[in-house]
Amino acid sequence: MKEVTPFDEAAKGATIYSVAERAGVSVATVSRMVNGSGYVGQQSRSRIQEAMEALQFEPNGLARSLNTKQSELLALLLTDIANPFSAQIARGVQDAARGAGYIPIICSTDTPEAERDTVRALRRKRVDGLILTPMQGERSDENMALLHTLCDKGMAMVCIGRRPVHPHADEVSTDTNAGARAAVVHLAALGHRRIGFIGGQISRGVAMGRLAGYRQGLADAELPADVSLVREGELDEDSGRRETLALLSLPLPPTAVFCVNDRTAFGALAALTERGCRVPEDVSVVGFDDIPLAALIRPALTTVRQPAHELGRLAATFLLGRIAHPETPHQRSVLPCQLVARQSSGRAPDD
Amino acid sequence: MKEVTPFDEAAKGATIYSVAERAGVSVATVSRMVNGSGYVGQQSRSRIQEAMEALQFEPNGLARSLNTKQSELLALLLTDIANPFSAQIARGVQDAARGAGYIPIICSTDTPEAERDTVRALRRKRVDGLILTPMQGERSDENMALLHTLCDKGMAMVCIGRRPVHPHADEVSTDTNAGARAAVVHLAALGHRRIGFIGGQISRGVAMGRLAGYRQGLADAELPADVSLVREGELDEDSGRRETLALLSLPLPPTAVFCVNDRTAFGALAALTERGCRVPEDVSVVGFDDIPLAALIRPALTTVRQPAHELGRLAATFLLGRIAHPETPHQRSVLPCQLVARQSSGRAPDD
DNA sequence: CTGAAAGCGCTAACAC
DNA sequence: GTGTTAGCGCTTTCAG
Repeated sequence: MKEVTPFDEAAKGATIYSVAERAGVSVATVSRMVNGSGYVGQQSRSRIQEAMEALQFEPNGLARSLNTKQSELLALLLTDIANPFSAQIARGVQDAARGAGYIPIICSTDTPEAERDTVRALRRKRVDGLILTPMQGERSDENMALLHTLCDKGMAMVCIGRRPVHPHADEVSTDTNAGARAAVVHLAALGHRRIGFIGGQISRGVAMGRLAGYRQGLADAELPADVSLVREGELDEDSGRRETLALLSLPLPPTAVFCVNDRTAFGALAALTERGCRVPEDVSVVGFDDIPLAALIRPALTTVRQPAHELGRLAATFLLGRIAHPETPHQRSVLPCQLVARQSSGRAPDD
Repeated sequence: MKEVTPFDEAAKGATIYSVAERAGVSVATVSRMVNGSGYVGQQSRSRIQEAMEALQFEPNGLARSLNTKQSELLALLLTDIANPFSAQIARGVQDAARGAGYIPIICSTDTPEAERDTVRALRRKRVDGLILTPMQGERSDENMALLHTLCDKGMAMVCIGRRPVHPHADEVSTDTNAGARAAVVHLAALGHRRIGFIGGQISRGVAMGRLAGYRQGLADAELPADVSLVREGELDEDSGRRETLALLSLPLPPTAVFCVNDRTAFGALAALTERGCRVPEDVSVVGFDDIPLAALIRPALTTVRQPAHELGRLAATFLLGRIAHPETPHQRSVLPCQLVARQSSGRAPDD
């Protein structure tokens, strides 16, 4: 009733047994051939080859992983796939992973609960490693502990642009501090003296480094740091628009705004247009990230480029390295950012 | 030398055996408890609970899947994660999948070779189902055959916005035809008589339905179909910019352009600004998709909204249904699109 | 170079 | 309710 009929075999996928039988060799030999481990004689070789093709054999990775304790799966935890910056990172990770025969699972985990569940699920799937991305916003302590424990248990991990959760976890980031500083110096060089900052939640995550850079830039240019010019917000377009409007209604509004990321800068541009301000004649805007659209919007956005693709690629490389050699000492790399001056920044209006 | 020391056990993860031993029951009982299958007495129940927590037991999904022949993995094949529209679909898929305990693997496969390799790898991982997305551009016949074969072998599959590869594969799409038609009718109602179309590769994929809708819209409005107003291109900003410039240099340029997607429309907007054309006073622009940025760019983009999130959600729902009941007859659903009139479309200039 | 046999960690009958 | 016994499909000693 439940025998494996030839039909079923063809339909549901051949096993290593069926291949071995057809080729007239033992499963061990087939296994050796598939994995390229050990020697296989020429005769067996070609007969197995033939059998595999005839049966359209595709080895069962589940069974394989059960033995080898390597799933050849690695996970990338994103807070938001919809963010083009994250998407670039994902591509980088994927490119590096694919080269090594690994396949990345991309998860976007907006809430701490989703993150917790996802991490659990990934652990059950025995993924070989985890890449954690920035902009994680508010992570619950519980999750930090969970990740820490995982690391303790030997799970390979690398953090992109955020403090590592564990001494064993690797780290890759960009020098956003220097990038932000360069942006402010650029604006100052154009004659701006009142430069606003629109950030994400400043106390944590991404915004912090950029705010620090902003302050340093101000100091470099010997400009006073006016706290009323610093606005806290989210990381999206809406927030950029809102905070810009707030800045604009100041008694002495800034002539330039530096935004925590490009999406925020787009919002700023929208707000400025609404209020009838010309960019860059009346107000200059500088973003951060250099997402693809930044170059295409009019006016084209001056921004600080982060090598997102490279960030992802490097993270995956670190991770694969650590998977192969778990005892690798802590790895860390910080990539430079680069100011890309386009149309949205110009000379300060002389008032 | 290689014994499992208590340390290792704690470190590398407990097995169902260690839990059973600690709780003083058989593995079968633990298994029953973990899976909620069969009855487990109150006493055993609490002792197992205790043991699981003490050992931080996380069942090995690999072993589980090997038995059940269900990996609880499903894959989403995207051509480009960087496309916000795809990202939305991904979120929809993820939301639906997560609810059912499935975890989606998102792969962006730009080239046919990458697609082939990815599909192979996914098959080895024994994913339970595949979701194929639109904009697949030129897929090699070889890959079509591969997918077809997979379907034959019983792999669950659903296609989003593209012709299914197999009678067994489900289908979910949006009524882009009607959407495009509505866009053109909208423009005609504003008095436009020369309406351009900027498409992707028209002979295949996405562009086709929209072009057809465009033509129908023209017919509805009793406007002539001028072939010189139809431009073929890619699906990105650059292409939109290029083709718009081409349209603008026509002896009798259009007063409105309908773009195959929002990214193209952004390019069109950029081109128009470069040439000193005001939008919508001189030229109106309508996009397609309604990606988040469309509302925020200035002028805000008039566009046709596709329910991307819902598309993904529904696709995942279909897929999960088919996984649960492989013999389900072919499912198919087409979701409506909706015209969202914003600032980029306005009355035709009276010349 | 090749085969036999013992698992990997879990589930699924089938007894008790 | 609970234990026993086979496997799932592959890898991996260990003998030839």
